Amino acid sequence: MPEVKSHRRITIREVAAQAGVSAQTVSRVMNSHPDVSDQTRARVLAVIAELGYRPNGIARSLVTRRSPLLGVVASGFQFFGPAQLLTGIEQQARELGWSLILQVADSPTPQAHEHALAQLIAQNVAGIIWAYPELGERPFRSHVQPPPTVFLSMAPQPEAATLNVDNRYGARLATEHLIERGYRHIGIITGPLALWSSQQRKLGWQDALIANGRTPLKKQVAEGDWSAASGAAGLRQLLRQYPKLDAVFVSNDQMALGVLKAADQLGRRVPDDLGVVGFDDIPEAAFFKPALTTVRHDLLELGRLAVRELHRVIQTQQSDRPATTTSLVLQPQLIVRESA
Amino acid sequence: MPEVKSHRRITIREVAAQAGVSAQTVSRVMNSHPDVSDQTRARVLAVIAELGYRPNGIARSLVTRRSPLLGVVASGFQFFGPAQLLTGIEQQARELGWSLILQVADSPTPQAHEHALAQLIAQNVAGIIWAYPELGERPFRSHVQPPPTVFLSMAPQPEAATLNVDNRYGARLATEHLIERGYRHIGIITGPLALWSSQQRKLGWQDALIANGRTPLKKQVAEGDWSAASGAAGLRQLLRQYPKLDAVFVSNDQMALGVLKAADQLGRRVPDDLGVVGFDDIPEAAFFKPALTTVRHDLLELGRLAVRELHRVIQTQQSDRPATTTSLVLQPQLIVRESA
DNA sequence: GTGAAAGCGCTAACAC
DNA sequence: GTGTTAGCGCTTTCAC
Repeated sequence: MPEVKSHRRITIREVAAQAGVSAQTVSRVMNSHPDVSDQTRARVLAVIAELGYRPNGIARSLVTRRSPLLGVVASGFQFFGPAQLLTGIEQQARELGWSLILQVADSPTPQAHEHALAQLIAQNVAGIIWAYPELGERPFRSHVQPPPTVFLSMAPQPEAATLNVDNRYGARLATEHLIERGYRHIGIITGPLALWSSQQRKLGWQDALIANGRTPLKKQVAEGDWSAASGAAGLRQLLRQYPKLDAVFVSNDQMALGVLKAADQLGRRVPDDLGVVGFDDIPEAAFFKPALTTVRHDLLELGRLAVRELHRVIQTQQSDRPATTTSLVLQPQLIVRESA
Repeated sequence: MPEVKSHRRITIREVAAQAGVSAQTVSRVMNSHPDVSDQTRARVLAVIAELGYRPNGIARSLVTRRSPLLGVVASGFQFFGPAQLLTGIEQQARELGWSLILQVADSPTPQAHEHALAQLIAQNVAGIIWAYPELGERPFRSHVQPPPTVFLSMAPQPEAATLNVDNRYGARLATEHLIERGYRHIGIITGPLALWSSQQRKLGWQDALIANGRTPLKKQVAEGDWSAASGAAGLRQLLRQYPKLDAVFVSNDQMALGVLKAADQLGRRVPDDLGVVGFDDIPEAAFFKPALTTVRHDLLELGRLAVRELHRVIQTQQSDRPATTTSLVLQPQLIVRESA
């Protein structure tokens, strides 16, 4: 017979028995409660170490009705933005002592959102960061009160904190830069227009044109899906629709790479024949040929901010003080390189 | 630990009272137990919907000693590989009904690993996917038996499933391609050599050289950190150390982008003066100038496989059958484009 | 088919 | 300072 490892987990009572104290005292030691004599504490700690006791967080959560878990609902970690956001969220969460439970909603259906939310509620998460950037209704049914929630990269939600990068302003910066450089016929390749951020970037492009006495036309617009392939396709489409085109604002850097490639294949020199400005400032952007002029935003910091804000909301709620909702917008910055 | 009060929620007893049945009957309905009359079931379901009852997963976990949570320990989601892996893991987990609790260990210290593990154990995770690719000892102290674990992208672990892409074979493919194309002096830019996968890719490069009667020399090697910047720096270093260099195997595509850029700046034409082969086949690789020849591996599938394997281990353990450890290696594939 | 009792591992509240 | 009691919300066991 092979050796059977029946490692039942050590419970607080076993520790208590071994140390000759009550379970309550062990609990006090675990929770750094002051009312324990140094002597007792030392003995209990010794037994804990000896037995390898690990408190059962589930049992603790059940009785305290608290949980060290934050829910994150997001999608598209293959892309730079969401990955960066998640990284920032995780960093700040860890620093504040929270763990993350991750729900990816890769279809935009209400059912998928309901499902994600239900999973999080079932796990008693203390709060939620909702970073599913699809447009549309607030994703929650309100007949059950959800945990405190912060929304990220979404249209501002009523009565809830919504943190964002100022996409509209960033796009305007990019487009104005093209105008300043003397380009006359400026198109745009957007992200999926179902996304709030894509729409905002498109609006920023429009703002810049209008502010400079130009009329944005439909033929100056192509919709992409964030991929380099769609950027290349977008440029071809634009050139077909609008042969005078001499510059593009491209809504992310991956698509801009596709534009650079397509321009090359079509014999258009960048920046001489075609100005290109991207968005994101991915680490690779400086290594494109030519190096990409683009808009930098600090998504890592945005993720960190979201956690801090959620932390604040949770604590406010705990102390029964009135809730205040902060909505915040981060300013992006133009990074001038060689592509315009 | 920051923790927070949940909201008052409907309990199973309230549903039971309202439906005029016992709590157990409600429990049976929730768990699709057969021994409930259709009539009772219907009435209970109606009350559940009416009250918006959500079962408390924490309480359920406490009594069943099971949890719908899988732990994932990883790092570096800004990079293509880890992000892709996470995406695959999440997809398959969701399809099998698991949720994910995420622990990022961004420092390679034993303390960080202990901490991550402790968090997961405290939450009673059913299993763990350990995808922290640093070399070194098995990260667990064994004095407490950890949950079932599958290791990803790591050196094979004794008595545990370890899933991997065959990095060594992939690198060999890449290097042999360079040899076939007639390049004579082939260097390598590695990833961080503290990582198992980086070392394997280096070994593959050596294999190819040796199999073709050449001796890999130290001056043919530069170590990068996966970033495009380090790729560019790596090429410069290589050219300094080894001026005859006429080709490089670059251990990931981002660094290859840096190499392409640096080659351009140094006036070396790719592929004529310098052959370049990358690794990963990121979606952007086809849009580099020139389009990058590289090695494709299916990290999405690797992540999915890891979850299925973990699922299997968990079920085996539950049914008290003997544990078998499958270790698996996925074969990568050469994608020939224009850079060699 | 359904219900009553017991208890998962922990901590809040109160006793001493 | 420390112990005792009760119970978080659910499922398991075993009645009936």
